[in-house]
Amino acid sequence: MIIRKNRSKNGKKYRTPDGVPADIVMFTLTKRERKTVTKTLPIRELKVMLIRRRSWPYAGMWALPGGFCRENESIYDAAKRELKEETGVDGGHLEYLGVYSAPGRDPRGWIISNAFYALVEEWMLEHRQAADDAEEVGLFTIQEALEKLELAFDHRDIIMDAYRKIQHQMLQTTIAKQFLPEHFTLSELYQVIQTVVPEFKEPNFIRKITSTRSRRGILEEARDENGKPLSSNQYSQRPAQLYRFTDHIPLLSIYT
Amino acid sequence: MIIRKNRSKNGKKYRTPDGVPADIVMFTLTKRERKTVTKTLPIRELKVMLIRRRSWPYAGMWALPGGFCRENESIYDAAKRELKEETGVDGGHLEYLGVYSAPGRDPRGWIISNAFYALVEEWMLEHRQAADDAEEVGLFTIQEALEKLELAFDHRDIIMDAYRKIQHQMLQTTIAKQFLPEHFTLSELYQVIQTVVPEFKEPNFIRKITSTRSRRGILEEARDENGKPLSSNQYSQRPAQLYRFTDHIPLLSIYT
DNA sequence: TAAATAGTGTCTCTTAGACATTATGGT
DNA sequence: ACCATAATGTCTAAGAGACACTATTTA
Repeated sequence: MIIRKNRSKNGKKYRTPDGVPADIVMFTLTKRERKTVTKTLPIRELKVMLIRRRSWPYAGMWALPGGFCRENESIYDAAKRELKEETGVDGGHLEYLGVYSAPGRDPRGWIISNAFYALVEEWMLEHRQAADDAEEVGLFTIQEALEKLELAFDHRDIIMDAYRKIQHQMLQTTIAKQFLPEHFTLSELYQVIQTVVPEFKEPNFIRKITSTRSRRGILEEARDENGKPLSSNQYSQRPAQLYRFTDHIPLLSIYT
Repeated sequence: MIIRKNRSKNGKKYRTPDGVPADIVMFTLTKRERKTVTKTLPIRELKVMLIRRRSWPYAGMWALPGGFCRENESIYDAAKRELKEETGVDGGHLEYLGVYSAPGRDPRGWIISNAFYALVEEWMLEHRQAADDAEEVGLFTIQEALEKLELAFDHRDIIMDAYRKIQHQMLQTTIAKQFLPEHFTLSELYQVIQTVVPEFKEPNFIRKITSTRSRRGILEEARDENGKPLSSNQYSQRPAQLYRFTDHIPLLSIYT
């Protein structure tokens, strides 16, 4: 390991970091049809994408996709680039998570990782076999990733933090839209929320979302060009009204 | 500027960063007594602490306190250390804000800054003249800092982001406690919230905070050892009940 | 007693929450 | 006709929001 030093204003020499990578916790919601006699919602599962490391350190273990930031790009750009290079995903929702800098977290040296999380739709992963040359990639449920796999570096911590953050965001923002088509039924929305936050229970969900003043504005009914309400019976016998997110996100306060 | 290079797994050489500092947006709430004939709440103002740079780059301009992370500490530790070294503050609330990595943001080289924000009480700043040797420090309102001062680096962006985040947190978490004594009146709490988030208006604040089920639990009445309610007439003629924060923070959702 | 802030009464309209009921279309 | 899911009806208790009113202390 080469130790590089930098000179500070008071003349002391300090080592500089050996690299600042961006690591990406890439979530997707898989959709699997249920074999039932009648139409029904598909089974959805939250999955995280991991890559099996081929070289030292942690060779053979699963790790987050990522790579070093270059001098002429921001860390966000690096994350976007690595997401594309390593998983073939170009697009989707990419957001900053946090910095991971505990001394000794990377045996290669002093490496300060910036973590991101990405939310992508399942179809964006279709070409991942082509995109990654010889990298073994896998989709795992959060439970598998956290409990069954041995993960490289501090990536277990990062995944836990990302999972907590996405749960939080699912309830407080409209990121659910990242996992839904432009138009969706309220049952679909409810299922997406519950898939990410299993504790979420709201018996009167449909009514509350459609008929209370404080929630008016986060969704609107989907309509065709003539203003006629759009509905779908893809997942049910009786057609369900389709909705879309507006760009309004209500502000919440614990005091009001 | 010395360009340092690192060798990646495929043999290419990459430059490594010249430093990863922690910069701190230090907020405090100043309290100034009003000269009135009767007792009244003091005037509170949200202030941010800045340091005047003495050397290149941006010599003479105001900047956030901060400094380079060392190899045997985490970035959080670096922030804590710099907060103490540069402002004399040891304690208070220190939380991560984000990473600032736009190419060219620092003329000294490739420098990726991690920003924190700190909330400290006014008395913690009393010894700052002693703590900083010859550094000129100043406390400014957000408006002064953002509109009147020329700030070094991208520190204006950082302060704006920190301000937005503290406003958000003030409404969604109980960080108000960082600006209040252990026991406080509801008027004080209301004033603190409004000082940080001027848009916050809640005519029935006292009633809502004390008598609605969903808010029960974030505050509790302060009582002495005999269980008798504590009150204070420090800021008013009629004594006001004192409250304290519990450690409960309610979870909010835009859907419920 | 006047002033100032703390805190409660009261009224109306909306919402929460729980269940029951009706609606729609496919098998 | 039956089933599954969509959507509405209904009822009670709680909360929002506005405003008036009472309470407690000091000058």
